[in-house]
Amino acid sequence: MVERPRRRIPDATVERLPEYLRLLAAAAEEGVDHISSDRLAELAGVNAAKVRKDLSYLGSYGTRGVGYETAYLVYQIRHELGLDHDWPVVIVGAGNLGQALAGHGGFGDRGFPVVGIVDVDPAKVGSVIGGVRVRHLDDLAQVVGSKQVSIGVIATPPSAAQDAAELLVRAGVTSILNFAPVVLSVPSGVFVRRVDLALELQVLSYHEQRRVMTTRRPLAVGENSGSPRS
Amino acid sequence: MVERPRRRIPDATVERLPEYLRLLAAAAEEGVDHISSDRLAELAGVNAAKVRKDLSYLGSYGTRGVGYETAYLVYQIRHELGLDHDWPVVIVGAGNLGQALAGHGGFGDRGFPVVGIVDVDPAKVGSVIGGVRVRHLDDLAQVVGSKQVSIGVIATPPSAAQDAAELLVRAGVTSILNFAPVVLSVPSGVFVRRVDLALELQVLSYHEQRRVMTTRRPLAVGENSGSPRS
DNA sequence: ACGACTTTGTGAAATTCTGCACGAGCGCCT
DNA sequence: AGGCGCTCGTGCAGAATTTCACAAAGTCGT
Repeated sequence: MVERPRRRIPDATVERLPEYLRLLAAAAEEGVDHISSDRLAELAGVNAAKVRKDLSYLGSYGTRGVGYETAYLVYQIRHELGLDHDWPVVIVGAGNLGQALAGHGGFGDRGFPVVGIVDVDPAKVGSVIGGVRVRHLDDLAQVVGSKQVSIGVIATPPSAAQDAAELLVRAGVTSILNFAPVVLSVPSGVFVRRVDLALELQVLSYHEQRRVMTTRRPLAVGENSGSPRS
Repeated sequence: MVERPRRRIPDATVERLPEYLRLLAAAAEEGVDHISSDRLAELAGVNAAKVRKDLSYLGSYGTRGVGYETAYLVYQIRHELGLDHDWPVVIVGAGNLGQALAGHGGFGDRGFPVVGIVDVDPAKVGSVIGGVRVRHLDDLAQVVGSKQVSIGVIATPPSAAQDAAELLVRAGVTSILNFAPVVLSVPSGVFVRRVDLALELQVLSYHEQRRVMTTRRPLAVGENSGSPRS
């Protein structure tokens, strides 16, 4: 019969939900009990119709003529994103970036407590970062197993990233956030998201470069005169 | 080498070019002088047709039956991304993240030397990170002006991000890489890219959550199934 | 109760991105 | 030279995403 395998939320929408969540939580904090798609769109810097369509994937939680109840919507989005409970995270690599991530605080605050940091460097093992003691890479499986970790963060040098990924997967991790500029090869079923700082800068560079080119030239007919993203 | 691509390169392609560039540069380094779209696609983890289409936006630099000349393609992509010369970068915020970014090395190595770090905290001003002395936020305009900086990185707490953005823009910066979980409001013409660590984790959380639901649960009863739709 | 407003939810059109399929160009071998 | 095999470049169809536009459904004032 009907039995849909559970509505699937488009990727593009999933990537926007955390932003809505943040804005809604802030609004709720300020005592705002209802918010319109228009207002939310303005805050998020997107189109209002997009907000409504995004939220419609969660179900119909708005009231026409009124808007969305902030507190309830916060609850719904948190639920949908699986933020009802914490997701312990383990960080591989206690270098510059690993330390910053662990000490950042933004992880634990948002439901992703760092329960382990591992590194191969004996000099780093034993030190405490963000309240967590750095352990040796060899202990990774034990940390992942004992703490029920399903999310791993790779903050190693590029050359060690693939190894780190394999160790994480073998230890039982099924989602990886990879900061190394490397394409990881993982078994199907394991989710990987990459954050590449150099890539971001290069995209900016492209636009700066383009700006120069288009500025020097007298704007050809039919040419896009830039990209006014409001 | 006259051929200048006049077409606008799609955003999705622009975001993949840095990855191709990295792989091609590595291949060239290893002495590989030609590479096929198939091989490059495999390395990048994407479809071969996509690689060819992406590269076709640069012009026709491949040779049928042979593939692409790595060195030349590296040159072309670098040129297209505006990487012919360095892009000095200034970092606002010398906290955990700012320090990690500055000390990371990955910036300067890839053509984005950090020429300035500023912070409001007098305790941080004067210290040296990654070879650069931290200066006071008030000196931002001077740093940006004297070093011809057009790219700024915001690594401040969320509450200070909008101010930082305005100061950067006023100082002359036209592209911003924002690490704060905040939607920046900037004049049109200024490019902003955001990197949000919490968002990345929440997307992973969503997939983990979904994995649990679809794997273990047949279809819960009390679950809100949304409004029935056609 | 009713009309004037407001705001949601969603078909449908528009736009962007992806992947396939295949013609065409190139090197190599005979 | 001609045939063969490999690989590029790209037209096109389909998928995904965004945006528009409007009926439906609610609030509010009288």
